[in-house]
Parts: sequence; structure tokens; C-alpha cells
Amino acid sequence: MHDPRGEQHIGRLLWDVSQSVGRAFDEHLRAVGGSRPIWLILLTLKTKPSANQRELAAAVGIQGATLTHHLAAMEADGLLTRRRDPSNRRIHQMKLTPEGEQAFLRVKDAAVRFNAKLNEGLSEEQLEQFQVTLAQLRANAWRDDAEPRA
Amino acid sequence: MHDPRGEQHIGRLLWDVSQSVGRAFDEHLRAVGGSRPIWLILLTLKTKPSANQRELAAAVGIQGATLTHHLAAMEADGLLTRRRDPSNRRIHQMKLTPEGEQAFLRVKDAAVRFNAKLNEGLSEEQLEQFQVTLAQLRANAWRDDAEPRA
DNA sequence: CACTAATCGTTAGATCTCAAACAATTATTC
DNA sequence: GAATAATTGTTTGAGATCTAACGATTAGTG
Repeated sequence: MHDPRGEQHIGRLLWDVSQSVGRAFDEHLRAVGGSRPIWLILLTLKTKPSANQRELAAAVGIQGATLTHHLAAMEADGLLTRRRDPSNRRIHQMKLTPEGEQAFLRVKDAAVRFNAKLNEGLSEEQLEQFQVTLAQLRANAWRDDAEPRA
Repeated sequence: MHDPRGEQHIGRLLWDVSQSVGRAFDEHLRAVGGSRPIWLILLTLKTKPSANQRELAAAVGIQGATLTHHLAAMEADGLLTRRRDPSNRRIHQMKLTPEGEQAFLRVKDAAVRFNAKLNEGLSEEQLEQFQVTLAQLRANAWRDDAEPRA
């Protein structure tokens, strides 16, 4: 359990592995002209076509400002359009272009393949246990210091 | 195992949790004037005082260019000095200032407390299993597509 | 209806990160 | 010793992310 970088804390290991896996995923998607955030945005637009930007950002797990930048780039690249909702002009309605639809299919294929590779050799029980531990870590990280564990 | 963002893939969950934990850690360190990269750099300088920048970057897990930026900022903030090694003028020797030493102690205290909180309620066996799964995920992510699993 | 509060998305500035190209220095080869 | 190769750290440009402040629009209140 020791690695060349010295003693590992679980937080450090979690960070390192997720960065590593994330980088591999990004490279995988880059091969088909995508990226991690683009994938998540395309996927969310396909599953929640009427989501406004605030909802989209929440679903993707990023802040609104970040989403604005990604959407601006995707719109400039011709993947989607943004129009003001006629019933509430504060709200943007996003729509994939035919080019965006094509991009979704390409990136989805790559994401599915990556996910299959990522899961190889992992049993259902192992994954379930892993997710339980992840949930515990997330809860622990944000627990108030003065708060006793329930 | 379902969350409001729809079906979770293990890669997505790993990313989300590590980002969340990392953000909590960062906030924790920010309270004492540090940050995650600053902590890792200070820690590595304390454990490997004679490391050159290339070695330091590898130990911290970032690229040389990124380290250069961090070191420049830390030097500007008076936490450390960089001098050319007289025996090989390509190499920088880094040295913590008294202020840097103080910063290390403050940040270390915060990091240790965060780590303790993160580990609460997790058994040794659970952590061991978790680390096994992390290692598998990392290996899977970078496995060549054409490569059969050994 | 006028005013205030809330919502939505954007802008500006900052942090962290990477890859590629580069200059300076040292090591290796002939 | 001269030329080439390798090493070290830096610069440049770009991607992704966040916070705070902002302008435009809608909702709520009296």
C-alpha cells in the first residue's frame, strides 16, 4: 500500500486516482473531438432537453459561470443554439444542432467504451462497497467539525 | 445508489466525490492561509529538502510548468527561496524561510485534522478494500484497449 | 402602479492545470 | 576540443474551474 511518493492519505489517493482516471477519460474523448465537460453537457441536454442553464449547471455539477463559458464555446463550434424563452426572457433554451447530435453520438460511443474498460474485473459487490465508502468520504469531508457523528 | 443527477457511472461518481472532498480540503486549508498545492509542496520540501524541481513536481504529482508557477508565487509570498545549485547551475535548490516554516506548521495542523475527520467511521479493512479498488480503476483507465486483462 | 426582492445568465478576475516550445547549462560523443 | 544530445526550469497559450459583482428581467408587496 506504499507508493513511491511516500505515505498515502486516503484523501490524497482519492485525488490522485480521480485525476488520473479523469485524464484518461479526457484523452479518450479528445480522440473523438470531445472532452469531459462537453460530454456531460451533451448528455444532460439529451436527458433534460428543457433544462435552463441553472438546472443544466447543477446536473453537470459545475457553477453557472463555468457553464456559460462551455456553452459559449459549444455554440461558437456550432454544436448548439441558445434562444431566450418567450415566456421568461431571463431563461435560455438550449437546442442541439444536427452537428451537435452527431457529436453526441460519437462522444457517447467513446464514453460507453471507456466506462466498460473502467469496470472490467470489478464485481458488483466490490463496486457497491466502493460507492458506500465514497459516500462516507463525501459526508465526512463536509461534516461540521463540532458535529458529532450520528 | 441513484442520485438526483440520474444514473451514475463509477467514473463520474469518483470524479464528483473527489472534487467535493478536494473542495472541502481546500476550504479547510484556506482558513489557515494555505491551499492543496501549497500544502503538498511544503510537505514534500520538508520530507525531501534536497529535491530539485523536477523531483518535487513528480512527488507532488504535477507537471514542471505548474510547479514553476506555484514556486514563483510562494517565493513572492516569502515562504521559500530558490538558488542555483553551485555544482550544477541548471538546478534550483529550494529552502523554506522562517515564514515558510511557520506556514508549514499551520497548514500541517489543518491537514492532519481534516484527514482525521475524513477517516472517521471507516474501518481498516474498508480502507484497504477501497484502495484496492482505486488501484484497479487507475490501472483499467490506462490499459490499452487492445490489451487483454492479465 | 411603483418599488423592492429574487432570479437568470454574464463578465471579470483569480487559481490550478497541462503541453509545447524555448534558453541556459551540463553531459556525451567523436 | 568541438559538436551534439540531454537535462533543467521557464514562458506561452490554452482549458477548466470558482467567486463576486453586475445588468436584465420577472415576481412579490403595499
